[in-house]
Amino acid sequence: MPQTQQNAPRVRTRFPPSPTGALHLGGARTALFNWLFARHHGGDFIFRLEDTDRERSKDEHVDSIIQAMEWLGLDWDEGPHYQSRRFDRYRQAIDQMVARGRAYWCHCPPERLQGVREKALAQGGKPMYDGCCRDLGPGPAPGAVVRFRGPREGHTGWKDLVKGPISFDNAELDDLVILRSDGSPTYHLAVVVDDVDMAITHVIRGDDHVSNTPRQILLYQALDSPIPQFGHVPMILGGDKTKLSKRHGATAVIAYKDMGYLPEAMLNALARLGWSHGDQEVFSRQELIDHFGLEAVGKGAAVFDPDKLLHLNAHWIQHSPPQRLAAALPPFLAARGVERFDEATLLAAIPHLVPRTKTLLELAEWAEPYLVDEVVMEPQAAAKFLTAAQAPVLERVAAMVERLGVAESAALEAGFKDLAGDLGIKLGGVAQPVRVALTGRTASPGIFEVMVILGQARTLARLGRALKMATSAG
RNA sequence: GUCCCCAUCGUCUAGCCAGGUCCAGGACACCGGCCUUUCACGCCGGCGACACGGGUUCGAAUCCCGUUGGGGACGCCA
Repeated sequence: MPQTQQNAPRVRTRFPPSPTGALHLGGARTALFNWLFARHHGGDFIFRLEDTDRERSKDEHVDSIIQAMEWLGLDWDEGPHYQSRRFDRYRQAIDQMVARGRAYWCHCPPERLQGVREKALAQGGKPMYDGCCRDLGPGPAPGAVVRFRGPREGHTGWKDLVKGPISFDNAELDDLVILRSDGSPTYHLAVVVDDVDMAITHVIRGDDHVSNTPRQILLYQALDSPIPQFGHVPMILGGDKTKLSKRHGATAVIAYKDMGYLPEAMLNALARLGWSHGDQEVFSRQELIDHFGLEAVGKGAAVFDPDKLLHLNAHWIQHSPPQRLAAALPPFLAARGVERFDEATLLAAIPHLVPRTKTLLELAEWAEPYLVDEVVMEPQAAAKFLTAAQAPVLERVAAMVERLGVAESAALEAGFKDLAGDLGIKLGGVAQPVRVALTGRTASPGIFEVMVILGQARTLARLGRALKMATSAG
């Protein structure tokens, strides 16, 4: 459903994380929105790594971010581009601005800057650079930086795609550093040059960037470059309404993969955080692409709700083909010590397990009894249901299975009811000991379903073993 | 402190732009019930919000102003 107008430039968005940590929920949502916007409009999604901070940028973070993007299925059309490889280009842009008087060298030592800020703050103003070197006109020197020469009057504004019109008084903006004393460009300069060179048409980012936007717009103008459209999406907050951080539990998206979440659930949850489409709650990847638009993004910050993610995960697990689930399960099974198992058995069991499962972790837990040779008896369950008093039940059920097999569920159920009647107990009185015998637990899918998946031989073997435990239990 | 942004159930939100059909709808969570061989799924029901104060108007969740509250930014981090 591309809606690109003939004369409008092709939509190009980008996701530019700085590799100083893992991809967290907020970053993932920003990536998602950019990706959705590009896909919806049939445009391009560019992936870029903002690693101009050589101290904090790490290769391992690059790898983990890419891993998270791939897990979510956010594929990019170009990149990853690395800012660290484009320093010459930035330097060229800076030199050009200096040559044209749009930027100037500044020799102010850090201590002086510090003092200027403190003084401004003390006087009730904003801590800004006072423009000391602005008209002094010193040239380059070791330890000097280059600052952008911003206008002191007028105002700079734009029509934000999610927030509406926003405007800043230029007097509120100080002359920001664009070249560090070590010769590297700063963030503001690098993003603008990159977005210009990469022909980005829409900058969709967290609203912690709104106050950066006027300065960047000024930079575009100084570079005589077209200004992209901006859309600032509200931030994601933790349960205590403060900026999401490690304190709020798992914030790295990739951690959710290991906790047994499906990427479609994560995508669904992230999209609904801030964006909506009427009352619809569940969206497939394609539906997200079809319906996504910045005009439907809310303006207020949102709190991430783990319960809702869990609910969505349960939904997507229930709506996944068994094969897909089986393919994702081995790591979770292995974590439980189940390395080798019969795949057909797993596939047969999954449909019965899925309604009581919210994560792949739980699915592996439910699946275990079907896949191991000898079930692990939960002590509490055995103590309650595998007693001498229940031995006759197990004995007679075994005889029944011997005679009828496991395929005749209706006949077995009738047999169970007769047995319960004979013994003067409820149906549960028969079913529970059998359940524990077959699965080692007090909770499982329907007991006749379990038997079918186990097959007659294994059902009988487990009944036999349980009978031994029961008779010797006293 | 200064500037910018925001404000509907505990949480995510619909409604707001084009005021009445909203004593505000959906979802998650929670509570109760039904179903039932266990645990779930499912179904039914319940609890629960327009931050406050002014104004405009016949009429405001919706428009305007103010207050309060919250968030963000103010780096040679991004």
